Amino acid sequence: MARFKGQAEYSVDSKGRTAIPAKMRTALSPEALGTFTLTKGFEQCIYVYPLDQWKIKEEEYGNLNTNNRDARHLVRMILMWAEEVSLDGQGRISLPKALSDFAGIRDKVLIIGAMDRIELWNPEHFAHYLLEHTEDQETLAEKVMGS
Amino acid sequence: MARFKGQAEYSVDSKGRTAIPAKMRTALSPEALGTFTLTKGFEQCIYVYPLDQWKIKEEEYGNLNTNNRDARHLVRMILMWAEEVSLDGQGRISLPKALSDFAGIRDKVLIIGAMDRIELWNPEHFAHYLLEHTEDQETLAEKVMGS
DNA sequence: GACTGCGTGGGGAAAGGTGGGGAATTTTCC
DNA sequence: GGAAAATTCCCCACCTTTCCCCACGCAGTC
Repeated sequence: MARFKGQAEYSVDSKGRTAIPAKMRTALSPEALGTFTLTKGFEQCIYVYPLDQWKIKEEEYGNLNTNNRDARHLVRMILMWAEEVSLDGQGRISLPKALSDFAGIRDKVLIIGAMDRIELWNPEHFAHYLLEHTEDQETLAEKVMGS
Repeated sequence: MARFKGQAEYSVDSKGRTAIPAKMRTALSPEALGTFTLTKGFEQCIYVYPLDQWKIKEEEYGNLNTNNRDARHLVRMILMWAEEVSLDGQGRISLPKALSDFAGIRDKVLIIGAMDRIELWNPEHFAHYLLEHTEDQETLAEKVMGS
C-alpha cells in the first residue's frame, strides 16, 4: 500500500491544474496506473485516493443494501463527489470544479500526505483549522492511542 | 460491473433529450449495448440502469414470492414505470414523458453516478432533498457501515 | 558550469455538449 | 380507409471545454 507523507504548497494554474509532488508520485503503486479518485473530505478539503486504494473503498460501498434508506443516502453523498483523474505528462492532475469550489481552492493549494491518501487544502483554511485544534499532540496521542 | 460516480448538470433540449456524461458512458460494460432501463427511483428521481445491471434487478424481482401481497404490489409499481432507451449517435437518451413528469425534470437535469445506476434529478428538488438530510457524513457512515 | 529533474505556463488539436433539420413512422381525425 | 398532424429517429453543424504536447526557468547535482 502507498504511504504518503510530507507537505507542499503548490500553485493551481488558470486551467485548474496542480502538480502532485514528485515524492508522492514515486510512492504510488504501479497498480494505481497514475490515476486517482478525488472526493470530498471530512473537513473542508479534497481527498485524493490512488486508484488501487479507491477500489477497496468502492467495494465496501457496493456491498451496501440500497433498499435501506440511509445506505442509499450515504452512497449518493459519497459518490456524487467522487471523480477520477489521471496524471498528465507533467505529473499534474486537474481539479474538478465542484470539488475545488467545495474546498475553496483557488490559485494556491496545500498538499498533505496522509497515509493511504493525499489531502488538498486551501492554505488559509488549513491555518484556521490548526487554530481551532490547539490540543497538543501529546494529549491527542494519549486520547486516541492511550490505553 | 459498471461503477458510476460524479455529478453533472446538463440541459434537456426541446425534444426531451439529455446527454449522458462521457465519463459515465466509458464506465459502461460492453454488454450494456448502449442501452438503459429507466424507472421510477426511490425519492423523486429517475433511476437509470445499464441493460446488464437491469437484468440482475429483474432477476431479483422475479424471485420475489408473488403470493405475498406487498411483493406483488412492489413489482407492479416498479415495472409499470420501467422503459428501455438507447443512446443516440451523440451519446444522448430521450426521457419518457411519464418519468420526467414524475421527477419534475424540465430544461435542466442533475445527473448523479450512484454505483450500479445513474440518477436523474430536478436540480432544485435535489437541493431540497439535501436540506432535508443534514445528517453529517461521519454519523451516517458510522450508522450504516458499523464501527 | 553543464546537466538533470521538477514545477509552471500556454498553444493547438480533439472530444464533448447543445441545437436543429429532415426523413420515416406512428397517431389522430375526418 | 386515407389524409393530416404529430412524434420519433438519424444525421449534420456549431462552439465550448478538455486533453495532449512542447517549452521555459529554477534548483540541486555531478
